[in-house]
Amino acid sequence: MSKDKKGDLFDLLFPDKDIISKAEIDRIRAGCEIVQFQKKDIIFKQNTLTSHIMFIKSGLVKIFKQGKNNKSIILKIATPGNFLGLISIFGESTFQYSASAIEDAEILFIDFNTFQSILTNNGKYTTSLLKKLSKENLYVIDRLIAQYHKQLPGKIADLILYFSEEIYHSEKFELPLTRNELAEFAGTTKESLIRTLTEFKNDKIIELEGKKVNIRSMDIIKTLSRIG
Amino acid sequence: MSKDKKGDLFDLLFPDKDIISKAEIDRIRAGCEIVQFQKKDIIFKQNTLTSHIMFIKSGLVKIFKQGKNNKSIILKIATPGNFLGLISIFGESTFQYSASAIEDAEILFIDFNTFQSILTNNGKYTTSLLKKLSKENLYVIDRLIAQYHKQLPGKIADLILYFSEEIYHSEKFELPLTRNELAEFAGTTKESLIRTLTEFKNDKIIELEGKKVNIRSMDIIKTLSRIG
DNA sequence: TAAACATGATGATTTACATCACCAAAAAAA
DNA sequence: TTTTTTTGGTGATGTAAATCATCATGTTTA
Repeated sequence: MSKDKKGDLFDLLFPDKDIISKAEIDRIRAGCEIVQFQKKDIIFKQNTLTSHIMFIKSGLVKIFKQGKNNKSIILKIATPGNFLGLISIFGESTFQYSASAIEDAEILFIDFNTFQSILTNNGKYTTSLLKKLSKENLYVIDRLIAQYHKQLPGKIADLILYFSEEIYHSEKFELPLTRNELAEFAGTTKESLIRTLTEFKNDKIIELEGKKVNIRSMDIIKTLSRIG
Repeated sequence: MSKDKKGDLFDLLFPDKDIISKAEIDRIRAGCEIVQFQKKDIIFKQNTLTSHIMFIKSGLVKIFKQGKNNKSIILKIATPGNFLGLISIFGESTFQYSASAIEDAEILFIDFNTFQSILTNNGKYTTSLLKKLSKENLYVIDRLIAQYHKQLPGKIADLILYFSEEIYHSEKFELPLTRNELAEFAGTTKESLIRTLTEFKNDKIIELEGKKVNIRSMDIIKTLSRIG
């Protein structure tokens, strides 16, 4: 890891230099470590004790809740520049969700006590974190509510919009998940997901070839998302 | 409002005196106001600008999201000793949900700038708030996930457990909501809710007379909640 | 390289629950 | 009071999507 890269990483971690001091950043820097994860590796597992503060340097991470009959539901895809598992770390003593790398990923592990001591001493930074966390949670709650009473076309339209707008910022992208995972994310079953995607394809709303998606009519997708 | 009562209220607002100073409490006290709401009064409305920090002194408050076809979903029942709308206040500029009193309620309105300045100056208190908010959000997210793939008996068992354990701390209580509201809370329709409650009654799992509930077999309720 | 397993895809069948229609009782408004 | 509106309740019907079954293709792993 070169020095330059470490600089970049800390710019990502603390984008607003006005609310955190050089000394504080150095304390974090001294007690942290970058860990490499490969595609499909588990980063943390539901019900295990929380320990470090984690921050995504690179790679996509899926956050999911595992149910009994080995069915999971995916809550979100976390992207570089975001913390992992913060809500569990602050809210409980164990992780409430699991996290796994959906592509090779680098995660920064920060010593919890160091981080905590900065929080208690720096109200400005803590307030900014409070705001960031609130925004993230609002988003998760809204997605769950939306899924709850939308039917299939609306759910799948939301799914496509999520990847297009939140992850890849493009109308053309490659899905990073299997059909089964996509179903777990959209709140349906593999079969229903496949059928709906196929309908979208037949109706020329999207081009679809394996995992490659190209949105042909963003209007229709947005309408489907809106009317549910 | 007697002085004694105001003392009680601030004990409720700041239960841990070690993390907040007398001076800070006095600043809050100077810039706050208690507002009375009657049953069914709206306390704040979805999509309106956030302004004050609100804290429940007495009364139950329902937090709900209003959909298009004048259907709502109830996210939670907020109880005395808790803040209202914090996630919206920190996460967005407008309220993401609506709140209304389901019984006569007293709400403490705290000046936002005063509160914010205490947060930025007192990292300990902000950290404690971060933890409280995380716990609350985890609970809301968990309820939504649970509802999502439980079927009716599990949903209604959860509903009964919620009132019994979270609100009234008793196996015998009076429902504070109409059947329609209960359905909005459980994630179903009025008809399905009524049918399921009637089944529970016929199966002697609960006694039910109007809004009066008495849980006869907590075991079965918990089993139904668990198996979904 | 074959065997074992995971993934993608379609068709047929089942079902849980929403929706619709209606009425009685209670509460609110006139 | 009477009228109107809201709430609680039940039966009949429709349907969206889960489930089940099966197979082709792709990917690990032995």
